[in-house]
Amino acid sequence: MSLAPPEGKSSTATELRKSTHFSSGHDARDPIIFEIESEEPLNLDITLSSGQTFRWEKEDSDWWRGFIKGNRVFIRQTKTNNPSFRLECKTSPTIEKSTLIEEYFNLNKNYKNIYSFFEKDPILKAATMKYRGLRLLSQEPWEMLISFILSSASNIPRIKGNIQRLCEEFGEQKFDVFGAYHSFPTSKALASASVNDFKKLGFGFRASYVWDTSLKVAEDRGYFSKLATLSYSEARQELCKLPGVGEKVADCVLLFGLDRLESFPVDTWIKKIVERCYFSGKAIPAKKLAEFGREKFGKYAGVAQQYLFEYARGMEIE
DNA sequence: GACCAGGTCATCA
DNA sequence: TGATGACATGGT
Repeated sequence: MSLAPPEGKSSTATELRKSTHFSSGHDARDPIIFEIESEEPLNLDITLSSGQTFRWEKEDSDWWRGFIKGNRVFIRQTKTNNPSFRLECKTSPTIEKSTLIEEYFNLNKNYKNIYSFFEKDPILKAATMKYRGLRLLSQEPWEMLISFILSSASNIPRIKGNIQRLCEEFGEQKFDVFGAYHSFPTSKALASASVNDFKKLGFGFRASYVWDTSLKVAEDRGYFSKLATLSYSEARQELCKLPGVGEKVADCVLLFGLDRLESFPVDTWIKKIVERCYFSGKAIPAKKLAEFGREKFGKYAGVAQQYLFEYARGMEIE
């Protein structure tokens, strides 16, 4: 399978060859193997543990278990770039796997151009060297909205736990060849719950935000389709009308759920590293830092943010 | 048993 | 505008 590069995207013509076993008797439990020839790297481990997504878990056997567009997916990387990388994927047999994987991991986005743009900046250059292959994922905006409302003054292990309990309690139970699982709950399902239900899940002060926002989105059919037609700043303004959504959460929804790479979410990690590396340690209000990021990194601000986020966290751990 | 966490919101100067 | 504190509670 050869994918022609859409306009403005990869010029390296990402080749996506599938070696499938779709002959009669194929079982979804057998992996589909994607051999992808590309100069543009993917590092699955870094990408799936990077804090932009909260429902992937790595199993003992190197397989990641998670969800793409509501489908349970198992995926692992058995070969890193040089010159190609290989992904193995297991999911429901009815799914068009190559499209699913390609879109979710943005395999056609031109990271080569992005990396060469980052070369000019010493901090990003270092971050790129360390986390090469980290990619932004295309996720569901509704899931991003609730996930990042829950991220307020929290930490990643806790956010993951909150989301898992939310799915188990209010998500639809589904079955595939691997067994039962719960989908991410709809806005309608959450609007029918109560603030107290969410407090029982350990949401704390975020409980009312989740409920109020679910109610508003459930009442507004096509909320995200409408959002997608707006400009970045209009969409951001609209999102900020939702309870529990400020500029940071809005930027995360736009970046991770609506592919708006011009957004630059500023959290505690970004604040720390940007102040330290670009403002000599001087304290700067988050609003100004977001403007700075958008201006400095332009159409790649969101990618820059994700690399800086990882870089800042990595520095803390070392 | 502190301390802190991918913020938001209301209030005040 | 910009600074400050309350908001709840689990993870370390």
